[in-house]
Amino acid sequence: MAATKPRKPQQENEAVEVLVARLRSLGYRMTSSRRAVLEALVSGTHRSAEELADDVQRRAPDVHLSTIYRNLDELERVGLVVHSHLGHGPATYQLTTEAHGHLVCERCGASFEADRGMFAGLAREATSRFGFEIRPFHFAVLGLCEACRRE
Amino acid sequence: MAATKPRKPQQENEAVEVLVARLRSLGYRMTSSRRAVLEALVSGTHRSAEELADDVQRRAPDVHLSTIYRNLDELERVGLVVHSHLGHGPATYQLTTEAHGHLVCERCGASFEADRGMFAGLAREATSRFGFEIRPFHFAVLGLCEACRRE
DNA sequence: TTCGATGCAAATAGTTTGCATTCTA
DNA sequence: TAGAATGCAAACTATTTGCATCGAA
Repeated sequence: MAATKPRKPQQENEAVEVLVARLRSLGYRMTSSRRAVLEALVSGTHRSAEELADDVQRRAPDVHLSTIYRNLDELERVGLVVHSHLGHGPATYQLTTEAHGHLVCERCGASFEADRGMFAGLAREATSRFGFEIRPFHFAVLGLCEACRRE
Repeated sequence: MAATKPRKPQQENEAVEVLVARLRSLGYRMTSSRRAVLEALVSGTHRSAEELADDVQRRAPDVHLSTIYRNLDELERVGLVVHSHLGHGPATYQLTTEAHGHLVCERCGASFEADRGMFAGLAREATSRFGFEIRPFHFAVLGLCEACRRE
């Protein structure tokens, strides 16, 4: 029988340590709640505060949702985390290193990742017409996915 | 002295009557609240439910905010109205005939109108890569306006 | 031993819903 | 005069804040 996989792959542990070091260097204190939030963040993507709380509370049951929000705010303020709106529900949070655009089907909710290249034309137009620099990762671009278009 | 301008330009009255006729033909009843909502909608654009309520209540003081929301929902369901999210505040509502994309500065809130042409490249990419048809009017595209980029 | 971080409860913003009543068709 | 639409209050979702306490540095 194969050995069971470790709960936290080595890579994730390393990613957490990088974030911990970064926060320490900025003068933040490292509490067990904060560490749990970081661990939850590296273990997935596109997750709401509530989903992150579920994950965090598996590691540290007493961490309050408001603590999650406060930590996400601070992480966002120092540029380690960004949040996006993919639809009408709660915002989703991810590490800045994983930021990208989204195409979301307004009918079935299916989500597609859009890299910077897909926005090149819009970026050029926005700059030449308005001097505007787009950062197209915050709000999803809605539309209809292939399956829903056929119906 | 020149005569003062009429409160409701002829054009707006006509636009309201078109909407009224459309709703009647769909079997909806025409109440004074509903007519007031239509009048408010043709007299401006990009307005939140609360702003529309202020406008409506100038014409008909007892119309409740929930009635505004219910009417906007129905108008949206039959395709006469769309709403957009331009930032973290309330949604803004407009007649479908006035729908367009938005570029919104995430620093100062300045908003620029983006026509379908500006999204042509993204539309093409989305279709060819994912078979996805974008409808880029619902969420604004955030970024930095010319003035804020310089700071 | 200080003051940044937390837990908890309560407040907030925006929107939705239940229900008795009103008024259009 | 049936039932669509409304007014009002209350619920709801996502998020923020005040404050007393705790614990990392």
